[in-house]
Amino acid sequence: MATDSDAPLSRRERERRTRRQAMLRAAESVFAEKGYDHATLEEIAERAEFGKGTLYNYFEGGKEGIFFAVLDTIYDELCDLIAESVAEALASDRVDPRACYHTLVGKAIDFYHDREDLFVILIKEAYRMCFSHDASKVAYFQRQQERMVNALLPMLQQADENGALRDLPLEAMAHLLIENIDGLIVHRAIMANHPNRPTSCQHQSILDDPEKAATFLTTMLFDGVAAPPSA
Amino acid sequence: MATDSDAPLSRRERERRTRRQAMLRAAESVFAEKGYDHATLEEIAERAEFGKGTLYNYFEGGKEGIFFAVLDTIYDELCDLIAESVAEALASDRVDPRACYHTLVGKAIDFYHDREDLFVILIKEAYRMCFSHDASKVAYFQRQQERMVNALLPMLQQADENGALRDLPLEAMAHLLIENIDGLIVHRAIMANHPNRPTSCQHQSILDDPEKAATFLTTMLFDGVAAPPSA
DNA sequence: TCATCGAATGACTGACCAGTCACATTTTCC
DNA sequence: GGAAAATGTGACTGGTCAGTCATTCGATGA
Repeated sequence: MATDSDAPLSRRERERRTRRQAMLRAAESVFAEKGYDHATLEEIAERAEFGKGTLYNYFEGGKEGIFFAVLDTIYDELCDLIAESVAEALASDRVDPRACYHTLVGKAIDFYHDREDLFVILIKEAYRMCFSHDASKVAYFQRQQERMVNALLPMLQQADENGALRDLPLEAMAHLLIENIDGLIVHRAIMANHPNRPTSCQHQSILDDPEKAATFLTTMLFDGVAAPPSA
Repeated sequence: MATDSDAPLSRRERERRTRRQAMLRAAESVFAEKGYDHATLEEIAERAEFGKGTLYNYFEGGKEGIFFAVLDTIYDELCDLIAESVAEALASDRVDPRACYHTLVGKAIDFYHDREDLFVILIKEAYRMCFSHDASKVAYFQRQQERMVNALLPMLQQADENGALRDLPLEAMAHLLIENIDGLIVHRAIMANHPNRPTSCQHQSILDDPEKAATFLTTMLFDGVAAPPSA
């Protein structure tokens, strides 16, 4: 989505984009599997069924250029995901932040299942990048993070106006909410890959079932770990 | 702490340990700065003021062996941190989980200031490792994560018996609480390194001041994002 | 049919580095 | 003092890979 622009394109140009897409998909899978450092252009080229030199005709900036092109697509998709949930929520008369977040968590889990590669790249490389000594990389990461926060913010603002939220800075809340989605997915992924560890059944099932996982996280973050006063 | 065993050691052995410590400290700084892949044994050796070959006389398993030795010290320290806070909390008549967590967050922030290198290594490499295709690496990460959870668990169990906690699996709670400490510290670190971004003053100050940051996170996680019913 | 030109290619270069091992240096102990 | 053991060392080897560019390929149009 959003790859082809509106103007009618020449066959030449259409083919060029198709080939670029193929290279991006190949890069995604190699970066996810090997991580940035161990991914080789040779292998990306091979999976895309092109010669290594050809990659340089499609991406500026060599290996790093390809990597950031991949990151761009990831963040675009994540922002779309958030924006979608927020738009739905804002469409109703009275924003229900719990429901909105619950939906978002569900969508994020689905996204992970559909495009595991993309998520793995994010986890493997994003945190590393934000401690890089290269300021431009850090800035890139901050900018993307901010995009996600800004996508979620309108919903929180609306909910806040309705008095539905605790009086704490909304930006920090947004960060916390987004961060915990990542955390949940990482946790689920680890459990799924290695289900052999002894752990309580209750804990297991809560994280296995996407629906329950979303409910769990939503409850934890909106209502807190502490017992409700009535109990 | 806990490096020297109880038995009286020969001068030989004491000197050997001192040298090993020096190598570990050098490795810490290089791994933190460059990340695992770009760290070179040459540089570690240089900072420790030894020849590269000497490292092999002190660590089995070459580069990877040194790396895991560093990771071990990190997790040891983190577990000690948690265990300390938990022991304090359990010593009182009635466990106050909020206070305990607040203390723990404060300690974690202090730890980050004292030994930034160690934390950066953890952030840069741990998540990456838990998606490695090498099962033994994943298992290592899980084991260490579990150690931390188990260190926190007794406090939660006690609080739960006192009816202070919501009826949700304690293990999952423990994970969430620990994970969010990491998240907070990463967030603070990014803000500190790049304070130039436009952001609300309220948000900024909450994360700048360790005390406020700890209070913020504790409130969020224990009492939830949602407004209290009375408001 | 052939000339032209943009695109694809992969062998090659230069740089990097983990791990080894033959040799150098220091310590121990008689 | 000196032999023997322990320890330190860094040049070297073998392997990897990003990026380059001279060459090849194939599409287009005359």
